[in-house]
Amino acid sequence: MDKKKRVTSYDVAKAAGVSQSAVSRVFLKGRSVSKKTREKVLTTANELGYKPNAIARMLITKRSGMVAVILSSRANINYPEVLSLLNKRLAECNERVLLFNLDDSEGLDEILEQIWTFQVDGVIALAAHFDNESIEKFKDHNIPVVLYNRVVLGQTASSVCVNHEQGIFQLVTLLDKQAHKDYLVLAGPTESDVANERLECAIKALSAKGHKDVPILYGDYSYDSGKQAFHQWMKDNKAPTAVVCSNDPMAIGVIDEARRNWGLRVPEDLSVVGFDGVSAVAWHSYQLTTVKQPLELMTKAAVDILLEQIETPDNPAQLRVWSGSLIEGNTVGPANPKT
Amino acid sequence: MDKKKRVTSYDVAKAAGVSQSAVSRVFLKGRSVSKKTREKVLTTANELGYKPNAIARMLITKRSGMVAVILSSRANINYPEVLSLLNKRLAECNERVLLFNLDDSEGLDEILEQIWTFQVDGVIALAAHFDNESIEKFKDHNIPVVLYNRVVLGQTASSVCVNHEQGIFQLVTLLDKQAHKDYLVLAGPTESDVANERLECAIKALSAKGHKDVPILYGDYSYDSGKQAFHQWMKDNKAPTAVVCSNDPMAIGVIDEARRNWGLRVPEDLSVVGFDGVSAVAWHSYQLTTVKQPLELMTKAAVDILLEQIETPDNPAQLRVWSGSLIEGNTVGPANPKT
DNA sequence: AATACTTTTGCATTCGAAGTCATTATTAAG
DNA sequence: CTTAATAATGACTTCGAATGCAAAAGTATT
Repeated sequence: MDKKKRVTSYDVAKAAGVSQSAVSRVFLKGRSVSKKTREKVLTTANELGYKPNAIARMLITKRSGMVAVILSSRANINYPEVLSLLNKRLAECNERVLLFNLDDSEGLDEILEQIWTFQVDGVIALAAHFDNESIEKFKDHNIPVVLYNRVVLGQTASSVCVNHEQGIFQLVTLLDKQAHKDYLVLAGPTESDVANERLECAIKALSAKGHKDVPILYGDYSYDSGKQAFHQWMKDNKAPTAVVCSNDPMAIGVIDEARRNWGLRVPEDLSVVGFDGVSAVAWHSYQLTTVKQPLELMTKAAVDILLEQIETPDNPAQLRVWSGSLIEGNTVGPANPKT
Repeated sequence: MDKKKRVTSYDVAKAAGVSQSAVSRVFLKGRSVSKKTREKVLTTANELGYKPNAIARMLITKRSGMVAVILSSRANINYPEVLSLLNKRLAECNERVLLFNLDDSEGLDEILEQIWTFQVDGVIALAAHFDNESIEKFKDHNIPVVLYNRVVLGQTASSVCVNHEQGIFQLVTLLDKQAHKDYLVLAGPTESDVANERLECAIKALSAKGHKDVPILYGDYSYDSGKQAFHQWMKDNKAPTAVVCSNDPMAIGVIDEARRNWGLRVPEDLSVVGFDGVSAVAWHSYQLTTVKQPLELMTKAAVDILLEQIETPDNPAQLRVWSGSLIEGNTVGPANPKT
């Protein structure tokens, strides 16, 4: 009385006095079935509690109805929200999310193995730092990929991105208007492509405003690393008047460290900007000035592009870039160097 | 040259000069294959790029290797971390996470439909408020379920929980030691079973210390709702000296509101405690006193129990409860009523 | 009422691996 | 060297739904 009691299309067919094909067709849209048999099948299916077996369907149709979503948990605090939005959007299109965590425990190779065997229809990769080699593998296996917030150089895979350059430029411009001279850049982990890009953009933007040779600190995107990096700097150097951080938690770490341990007021003595616009930024004592990513648009686009690639694999890869929107919080003020 | 080029076990068999069964056995552990054929098969499989098709395997073995994880995004800020831990642990046991979001968009019924058709091996439900009826349905379909942080009355499904009663009792005891008299309880959404349980525990614990008829405010677990609830209260009433909140973000909302708009110092004028021990609590300006859930243990147990139920479905359901650990932050101080 | 045309239907096959069982190769024991 | 026991192998069937195709039923036209 265990698993074998599952009702199959044959059972329904027999009970309804029709063929298995008929049952199958009833549960598929756009197949020609007479109203009479449709009803007959539907009622007996209901009585028996029949539900089509998705596995069997996958095997014959070669569509699994599953999309692999690969994420590296630490990389970006937005990911829970992104994941939820992606899931919702995919569900609307009848695709399910099969989750993969690209962390220390499971290497990329293991994950790729799994992805091949599970015959997923497509892959959405959240800023996991794929080498181009891995992306090529997806091509070999005919599995469409959409990269989320990752810049491709070879442009073999589609991707959706926030415009880091534009966003960071806005932030730097804001700071520059306040006549800041002593900058500090707090970059993310060097293994992360996104982090590196943000760093470059910051340097470029500052440079464009005439601020060359701005010192660079490195963190790992976490709150603690922001605190620590700023602490290290302050031990041996004089305070900057503005810190450009590669994400929000680090920025908040800097603010806390500055306020608590170095007697710096934000924004009076020190201006700090972040990036991403995570929801915690709204928490009151911070009111961080940052750039918010349009997550809804980006996730929707990621799904749309992926489905398009699934339907018509020959379509060329595409890149869609969104501008982030500046959120003027309360962490930027006029330059006020402490001598 | 599209999908049909997938290499099957037959292709490998032919190329290696053995039978399909042989190939199959090579990729299964514990089957008797001679070393010679194993190597032969393995090398040709490698050459051809053969990967076993998980879908076909699922169909015949009736094990999908997938576990459905159902979560409601808003309910608890811990969930991203829980999800990541569950995924990691399940991956170690060769199970994949198929994700379901129980939100406004997709109703429970749709999700259940999906779960039946996908033939998942089991389900982990994160505090989604299931009625007992739904749990019965899982029983009917022979799909083991483990509930995460949800109390079952009928006890037909296994569950892992943090001990709300004990945790909240610790917090209340801490406050009571500081001679607080004017309490406020900030409860979570009334639809949430967990929220209701936490509320009850708070009432009970306060009552045990001799504080009856403590006023109750309601929020929706979000930061904003905490702010707002406290704001509403303060408009018409005198300030309490202690607020017991049902989760951390609301507690932080209360703190911000109290500090910013009502000139209350925390912890000097107002003591606030939360619940959950989310990582953001470490952020410096807060240092919230709270109770932390042992997520690693709980997620590990959830997976272990689920797998056990999958292997031996006749085992009885079990309940495992963990004590949370008190985190003494800096938001609890001696009672200091403002007259 | 006979013809042509469209819609329904069922049969048989397919997807790709795994399990059953009988057969053969290999090793161990006598 | 024979017999008994074990290990390895392949032919065939199975899982459950989808689909091409041909036959059957239904509809429209004259």
